[in-house]
Amino acid sequence: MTDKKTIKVETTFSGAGYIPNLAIDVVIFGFHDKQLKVLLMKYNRTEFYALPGGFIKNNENLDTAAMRVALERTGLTDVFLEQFYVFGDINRYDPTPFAAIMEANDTKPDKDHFLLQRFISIGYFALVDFTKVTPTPDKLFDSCNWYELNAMPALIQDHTSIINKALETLRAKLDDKLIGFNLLEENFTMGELQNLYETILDKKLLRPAFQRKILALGILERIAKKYSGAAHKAPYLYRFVSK
Amino acid sequence: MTDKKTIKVETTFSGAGYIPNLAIDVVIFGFHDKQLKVLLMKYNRTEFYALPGGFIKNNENLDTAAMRVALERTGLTDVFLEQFYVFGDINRYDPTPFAAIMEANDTKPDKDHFLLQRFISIGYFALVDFTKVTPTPDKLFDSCNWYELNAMPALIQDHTSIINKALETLRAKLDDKLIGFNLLEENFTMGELQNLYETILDKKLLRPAFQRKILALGILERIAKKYSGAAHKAPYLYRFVSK
DNA sequence: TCAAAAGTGTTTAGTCTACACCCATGA
DNA sequence: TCATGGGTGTAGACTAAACACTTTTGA
Repeated sequence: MTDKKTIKVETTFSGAGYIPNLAIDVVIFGFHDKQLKVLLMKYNRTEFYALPGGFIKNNENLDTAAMRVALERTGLTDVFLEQFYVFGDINRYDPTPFAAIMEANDTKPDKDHFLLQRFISIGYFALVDFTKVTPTPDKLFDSCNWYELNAMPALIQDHTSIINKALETLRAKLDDKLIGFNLLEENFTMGELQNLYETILDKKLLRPAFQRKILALGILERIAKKYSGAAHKAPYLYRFVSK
Repeated sequence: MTDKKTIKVETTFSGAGYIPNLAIDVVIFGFHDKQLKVLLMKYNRTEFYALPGGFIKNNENLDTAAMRVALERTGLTDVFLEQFYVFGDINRYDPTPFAAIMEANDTKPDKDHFLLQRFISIGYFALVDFTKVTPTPDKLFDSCNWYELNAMPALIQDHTSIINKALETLRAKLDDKLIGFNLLEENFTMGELQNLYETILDKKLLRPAFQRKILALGILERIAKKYSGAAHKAPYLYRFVSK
């Protein structure tokens, strides 16, 4: 993961080979303990928290760059990824955190350094199976960890509003597109799926209605019963099957 | 409109003062004669047709840049504008049209000229009142005209698929957001609105159902009757009122 | 046999579809 | 008074909400 070739932000990073003024930020959502979580990075020797992000190589597709960022932080290939908005106000980009980060890592950047310019950022969100993720920092980061949405540290720049916009998009697309399954393990119970929906939409749903609505979509396959050892009827396990 | 300060693409254009590798393309939709139309430009002394587009000034908000492009081509301020997708594949950008355009205008660009680099393009769509628009070319263009969606010339690069994606987004948002009104004049009849919906969605709708659905939204104000001189009941004029 | 959670049935209310009907208008 | 298009009424079909009931599980 910390292979030198894949490190995208180094304090000695000059920006050569990358498109200037353009960044990618990826909101990586996971679901665990009935909570929706996002992956956040903390820069070395600072209190700056940020979304996983990166830049676009001169010869790289946009989606490939986003996938690369997701891979670097989660260890997962083949992640569900979707572009959702571009953040391009002039005043969104404040160079002072980056200047401070570089100084904390003993680098003195020029005033016109690649990283201190204005950046326009393309927002992607990723939906991943929490249990399969290995949160992975690299040289520039003290940590890479999951945070509950309502227990996040302050983030640099407009990253908090990027997360909010991502969540808004996720909510809107949850119903017409069938993307929720990407947040669960391969096999799951109807209760787990309902939990996920309730968490994302932040409201209670009626169990019978939910069960019928989801099954009526005809995209779930009933696998087997899941005996948890608890003293109640064992729920069925389902698996997503696309046609 | 052809004030030198606002010309964004000139054959002598060096790119100075603009963000490199990043463009904006605006799909400007109008509605006329029961047809949905888009505004297209034709480059001087070539057969290259393209979407209205432009670049982002170093100190300009993304939305402002899109609004500027729309203003330059339509003469309208305060246009309904929405960002819908970023087109960022490496192979989407083919420099040969731009090289040919510059040569047709007696300019010989370097191989590493601003305009011949890879571009990532941020797609916006605009909904305008057809009757208020003055299609406006500038020095670089022979023409700026409305085209019906199914009678468009071949477009450079991936502009055709940008239009398709814009149309897709427009269809999807027509129902939940109430953006269709932007394509009509201030006062309109229910029949005109239904025509618009039928054209965009490309299917017939039932008149009674449509009337009730729209009125149930509670966002229309009934103004007066519109006497057209035809031998039938005069329809009401409505006006959009936001709460 | 009991509590808890899963799954299914059923009644009701609400919404949508399709068609019918009535209204206003100018020839 | 007739044809035309606009507006509303309404029966039936379909769908969703709310609640009840049954089933399965381990203690």
